[in-house]
Amino acid sequence: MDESQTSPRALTIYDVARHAGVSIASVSRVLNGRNSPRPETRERVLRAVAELGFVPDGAARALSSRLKEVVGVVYRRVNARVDEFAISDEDESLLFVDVINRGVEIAARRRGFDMLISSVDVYDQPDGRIDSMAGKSDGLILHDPLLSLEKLSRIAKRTPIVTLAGRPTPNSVNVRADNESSMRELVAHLLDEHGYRTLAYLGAHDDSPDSAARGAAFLAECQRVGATAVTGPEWRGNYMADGAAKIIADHLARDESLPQAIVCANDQTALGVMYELTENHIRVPEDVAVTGFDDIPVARHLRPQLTTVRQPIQKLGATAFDALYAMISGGTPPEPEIVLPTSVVIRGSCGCQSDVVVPWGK
Amino acid sequence: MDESQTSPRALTIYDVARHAGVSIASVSRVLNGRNSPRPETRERVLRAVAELGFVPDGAARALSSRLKEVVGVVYRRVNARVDEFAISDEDESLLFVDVINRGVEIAARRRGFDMLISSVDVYDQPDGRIDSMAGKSDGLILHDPLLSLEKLSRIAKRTPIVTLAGRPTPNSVNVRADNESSMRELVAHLLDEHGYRTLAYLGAHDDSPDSAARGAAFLAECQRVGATAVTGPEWRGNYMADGAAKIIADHLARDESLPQAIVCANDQTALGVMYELTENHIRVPEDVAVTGFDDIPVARHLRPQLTTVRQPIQKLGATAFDALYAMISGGTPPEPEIVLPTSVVIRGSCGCQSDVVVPWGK
DNA sequence: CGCAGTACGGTAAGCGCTTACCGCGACGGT
DNA sequence: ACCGTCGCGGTAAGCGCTTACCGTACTGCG
Repeated sequence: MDESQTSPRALTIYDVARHAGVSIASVSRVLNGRNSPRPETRERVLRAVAELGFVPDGAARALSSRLKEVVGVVYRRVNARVDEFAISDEDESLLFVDVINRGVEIAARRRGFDMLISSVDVYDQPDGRIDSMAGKSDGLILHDPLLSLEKLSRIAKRTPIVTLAGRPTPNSVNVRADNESSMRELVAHLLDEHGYRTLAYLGAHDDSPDSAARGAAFLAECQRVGATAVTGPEWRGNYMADGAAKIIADHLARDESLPQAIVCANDQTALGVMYELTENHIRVPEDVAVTGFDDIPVARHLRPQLTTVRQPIQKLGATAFDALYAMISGGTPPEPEIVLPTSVVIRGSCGCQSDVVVPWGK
Repeated sequence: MDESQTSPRALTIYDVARHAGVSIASVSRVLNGRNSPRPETRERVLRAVAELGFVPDGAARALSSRLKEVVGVVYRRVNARVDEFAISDEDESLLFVDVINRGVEIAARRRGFDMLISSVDVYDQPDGRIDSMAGKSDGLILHDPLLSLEKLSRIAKRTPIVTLAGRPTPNSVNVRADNESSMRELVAHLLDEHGYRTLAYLGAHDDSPDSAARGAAFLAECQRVGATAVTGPEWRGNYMADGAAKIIADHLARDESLPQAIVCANDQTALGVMYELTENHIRVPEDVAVTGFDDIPVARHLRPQLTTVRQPIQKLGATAFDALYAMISGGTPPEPEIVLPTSVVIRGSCGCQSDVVVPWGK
């Protein structure tokens, strides 16, 4: 065996103590910056640590201090075909979730936390994963309605949990964006500025509170002016481009007439809709207007640029972490539900002539 | 205080043992599926676990079994302005790294590992982060040349490390895609099929082995036919769209003539180039041909669609994990460097008329 | 009917840290 | 010059698991 191979036996605090000629308590104190050891002692320990290249074991530290400094994040994944060479287009859906996660991570780092992340296949039972993650972290952030409310509630009794775009339970906090007001504003724009009178809402599965809330706001606004609001089970995508494209294709195949505007539950959905319409030589926005929700980066690179609702995506993640951290450190518990503001972004796909130049970079 | 609040005190294996009327050893044995306890005992333990909602503590388990079942992943992050509402366009760069990470995660899960992930700001010293991650995981996957070779080499002595697009060291393994052959093939296509004779290579920083290898292949191929190869310090992007756009803008500002084809170090770069050219009413590919590298999903949604080199992005991640796992579990050590095959993808941006319809979904 | 063999499951010893507790030497006040 | 005080730093007790080791109660065989 090669002597230069990795760790014959990992270093411990005892090795460092011996090397520095002090006790393990002193090493620990220096490493944790508490109880001010004398500068000279400090110095010797630091030197020993550097010479040996010692890194304290996180598991032991966590066990002893009852804090892992790890936040677990669980989200749904769409496809897992790692062995295939090609990447499905649906990987675009990485964006939304990943921007949130980035927000989590950045906020976590401020507190010295790292992020343990795990995706769950759509058809998998997430329970096992969630338990495993709970055991390895100080608290969990759950995207989407991954769990039924009872299960959530049960697990939340033992582990701090923050959900994203879910619902609060007695023991868990929910963080979401304000769906209602911006959706109403957006639909009002379609109704009042453009005068559309037949509109459809292309939502997602029913157990998505976000989609439901957006749909409700859409309906309410249509009713306000007596416009025809098309919706229902055949107008259910899955938040993804392919599902949306398929719905439009099916609709066209049935030879039904299209509404004047299609309001989508998110940008991915809008992407799929615009794609399929264009394929069928139906012009956006001249023939049919399309709007999204989220304002993912790609939204402004489409032609026409997508009119949508901007969510503070990264901030959603950061807020979720901050709430979780408050629960973990046992300070003042956060509100059961935190709602972040959104804003309507008018671009070209609703019929406005406002396609502007978007420079790369700032 | 509300009694239903989270864990008054976390459950331990002792609680479960008492509840089930067995010893902690039996609980542990059932939970780990070894040493076949009697079905009846097994049953009782399982019931107690379910009733209590017990989840074993990962830190204690890791400390005891000397295996955390966690893989650490460290990569560079571009911008961290979480407090700002807007998302920089550069967040598109999420894609490449995140697809790799997804590959890591999926491969990790097969072995019961979770993924601890941490980004490092471009201007931050990654050492501290890396040590911290090393302490919390069984091994590390490092994107990019995050560390100098000496540092890498030093750290790799104590922790299993796999780098991506870096270089192998005596103690660490490197995983990368085959830059040379596909780049040569791509440039040959530009040279031989399209007859271009002035081409530029828009690379990245010099410490990127990938960029260097691609540049070298580009040069070699140009020399083969005696074409003019433009390159040099003013043709250095940062793998990102904004840097690339700026370089083109500067070039144009100096009123210098453009080459017939711009070969980019990656797709992001090509994105920026195409954007800036279009802004200046320079047509792609009629006036200048552009090619990328990576084949990120968005590449085929540009107009014209991007001619590029496809890397098995997700598989790079999966391969990196598999190599790391081999190191961790001490089986046969993997090769010091693993090179995955790439392939040229001809689309419209090189001047070919091959823009095809790309349906959403499979 | 007695004893070796077997299998189940309990006891206890760590894993590598943090930290409460305490001993010891130096210092200053009287 | 003596003793109380204080600050530094060492000793040891866990943190919640896994698992080696061993006792016990059964089985089957002579």
